Amino acid sequence: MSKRKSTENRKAEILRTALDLAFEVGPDRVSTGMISDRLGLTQPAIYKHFRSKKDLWRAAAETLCERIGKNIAAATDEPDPLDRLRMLVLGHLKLVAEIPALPEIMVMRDPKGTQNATRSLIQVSMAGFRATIVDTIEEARDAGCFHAEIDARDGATLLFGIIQSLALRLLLSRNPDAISEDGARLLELQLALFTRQGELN
Amino acid sequence: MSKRKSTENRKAEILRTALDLAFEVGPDRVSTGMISDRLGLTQPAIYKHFRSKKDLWRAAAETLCERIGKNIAAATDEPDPLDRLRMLVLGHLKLVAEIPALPEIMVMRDPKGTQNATRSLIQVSMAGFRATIVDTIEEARDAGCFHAEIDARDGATLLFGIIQSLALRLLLSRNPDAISEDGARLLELQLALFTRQGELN
DNA sequence: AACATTAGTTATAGTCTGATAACTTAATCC
DNA sequence: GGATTAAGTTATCAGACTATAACTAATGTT
Repeated sequence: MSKRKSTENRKAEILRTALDLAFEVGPDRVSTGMISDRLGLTQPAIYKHFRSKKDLWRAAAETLCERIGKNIAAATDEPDPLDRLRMLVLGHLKLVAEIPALPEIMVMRDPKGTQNATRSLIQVSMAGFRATIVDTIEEARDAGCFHAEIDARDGATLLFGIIQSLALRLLLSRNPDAISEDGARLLELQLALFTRQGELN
Repeated sequence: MSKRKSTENRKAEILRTALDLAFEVGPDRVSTGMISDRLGLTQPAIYKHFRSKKDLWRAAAETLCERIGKNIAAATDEPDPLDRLRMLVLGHLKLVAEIPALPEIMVMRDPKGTQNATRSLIQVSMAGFRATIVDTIEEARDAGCFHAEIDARDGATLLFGIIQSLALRLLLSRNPDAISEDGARLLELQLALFTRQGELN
């Protein structure tokens, strides 16, 4: 049955399965046994690839951080601050649609009191994401695209709210498909509201 | 040491402790042993008041739903739709500040696949909360307070985003105090943006 | 083809958790 | 004031989970 696979493949397979299960049953309910079952392996087999469960989540967090970072990097080239905001927010929503467990992993708690590993790794990435949005809003405001009265950090919180709102709905609806479409519409609405004179279209 | 207490008191004490712990360690990490330890009791003592852990969470959900419902009811008397929105959103934020575990319990998963009990109870309440906001936005729009182009459901999603954003920040900062203050400022910003001609202040 | 490496297995230890049974003792009720 | 009720105790079980040890077999290297 289950053929042997090389380390690299298996590791990626295990991580992908862990992320899938994290969305299905919740990140802290994912057990090594559940992962192995889905892959047609026995539970201790997981420990041939990861020294501990904590290690597994740390590896998963690293790939997530990489994706978050790539999304930020992809937007830096865009000269128009408004389009840059679009790329940042929609890019992140696309990432959430692909890995819907991300929001939950972000607020996941570690077994032991000091939750250093998984959680804070992603939180650092997300803090960077947020900082980029703040900077971009400031730039847009200075360029005269936005109301001068809008505080950049409050504006960022509102844009973040779109993401959060859709992430919550995803948790309830279990359907990652609609998220990008609705996200685009909500983002355009909010950006239009940010714009001077409230000219909608 | 630990005196005997009457049923009603103990039950309330247990529920309060469960909610406190839910914020501290996460809702699904709360064990009956943790609750009993904090109350100076033994673990099986919990089962003199609740037949099962599921039962305990159902009772907790009921009190939460009651609070959510009371917040909605308190706003119904307010004639001005804008002030009603303020009461709804700020009232809910106040509730979150008092019971900071609420957002997490909302998306909590039940041990057994069919997560009917706790989760859906609160979700029904929150759906009602959202519906009230949608209706109020429609009323405000029809009264000419808001841009005519604003879709009521999208507007509700943006207002919900404020709540979600602050709830997320609460999970990271662990500080329920700032939530109401920042919430009020963000809400006023969003409401001003909704207003015709973008007249801020 | 011989050997080393390593993915995978079975077996098992150890912990934590939810839950029950049997017993004890404090509060309440007539 | 004696009987009943119920809050709380100790003891214990069964299940799930992480993790390790010892063994087996497939892969890869020379």
